[in-house]
Amino acid sequence: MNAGSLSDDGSPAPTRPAGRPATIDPDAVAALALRLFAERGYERTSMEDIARAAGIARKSLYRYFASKADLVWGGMDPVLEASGGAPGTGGDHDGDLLAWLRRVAVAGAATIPDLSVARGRLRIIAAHPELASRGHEALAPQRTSIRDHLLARGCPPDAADYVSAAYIGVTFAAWTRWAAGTDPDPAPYLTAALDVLRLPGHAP
Amino acid sequence: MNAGSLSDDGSPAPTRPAGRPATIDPDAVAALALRLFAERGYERTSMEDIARAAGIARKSLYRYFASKADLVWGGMDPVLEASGGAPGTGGDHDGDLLAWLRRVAVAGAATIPDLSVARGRLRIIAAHPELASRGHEALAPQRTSIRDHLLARGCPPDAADYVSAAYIGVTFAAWTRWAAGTDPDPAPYLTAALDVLRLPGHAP
DNA sequence: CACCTTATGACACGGCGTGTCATAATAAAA
DNA sequence: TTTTATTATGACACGCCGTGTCATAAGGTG
Repeated sequence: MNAGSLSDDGSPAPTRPAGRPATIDPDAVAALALRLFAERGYERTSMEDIARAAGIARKSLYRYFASKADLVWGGMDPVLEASGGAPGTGGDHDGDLLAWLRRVAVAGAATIPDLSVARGRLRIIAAHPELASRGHEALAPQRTSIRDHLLARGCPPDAADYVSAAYIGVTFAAWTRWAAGTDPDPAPYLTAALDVLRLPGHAP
Repeated sequence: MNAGSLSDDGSPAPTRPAGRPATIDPDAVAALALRLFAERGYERTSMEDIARAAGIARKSLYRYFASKADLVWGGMDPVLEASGGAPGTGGDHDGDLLAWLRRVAVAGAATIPDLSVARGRLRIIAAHPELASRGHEALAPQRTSIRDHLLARGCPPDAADYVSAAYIGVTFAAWTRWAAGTDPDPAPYLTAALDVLRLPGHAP
């Protein structure tokens, strides 16, 4: 066990916190949970089932995953942060909002370490409305990030709200559509989905 | 009690089903629940609290409302059905998809019996991410209805998927924005939100 | 009247998410 | 090495949601 849990953080002095190191690998537990979900179904797999299969207690499971949905959505967090319009992501837009949004979406997709795992997650999400709902909740920070960026560029508040809402809905649909098929690259799906937006560029 | 529960169905022979008539008015219970949610907060109000305040048993509450969220979302169903592109709603679109979607959205808004109640619902929804998530779940039938309509008009499948996703996201944002303010008419919000979409009309 | 349909509610169950508490394991300090 | 502090771990219990079963009450219909 404990097979290479963490990539050896080569940082100079990581300030070792002095304490019992963890013996549970969250990534392995999440992968196990995804497998059980795919096999037995999401709501027919209880948290205790997962804990028993992982050899840990149910309470320890909640120490690493705040909820059952987090077992599925948790792994998408890095992507969401990356595609949230982090400073320097694709630079700034020179009047072409649509091109900027395309760059943001594709840059977020490029940060996914393992696309096949992401595809498995998204397939489970698409198969269960409850999880898809939670998706829009998980995508909320990304939405506010984009909206804030638009507001900072002088976009009217209502337009910023509507554009960011459309961005979330459209990109989520693109991801779902990509996950349902077998194409390796999600970028074409994202660009095609964003082409639905006009983004009038609030001409000066 | 039992104050005019059902509008007297003036149908000729409604086939009275012979049985004990209901003594619970679902609309009154939902209104009571909304008041409690607004006063004490959504998750700080349990189903048993609502049942006790309504003078009924918790199980009877579940007989009329499938879930706690249905107490808030249930009243929106007629609107969703009306704005789901019912045949004859605004007629067909003559190449101008955006105009058709505007008509569908505004027609749905026109079916709301009491806008102030809807505003109350939407404000509670907007204040609780859990409820907003469920919203996208409740809007799913409307989305498939619009997508089917687009498909029947020869729209490519992926475009129909993306347009319907954008429609849901944008109109929900418009409704939320309207509910946050005090303007009586939601139509301008809906049209402004839909102006974000280009809807290329899939030129022949 | 008897009969039947339906509403109602009491009870129990599985599951999620949370809290508290005691215990074990390990690193750092004395 | 001994002590101490920090952390992981798990056992127990709780409130709440949603569901099922079952018995009872209340009103129409024959």
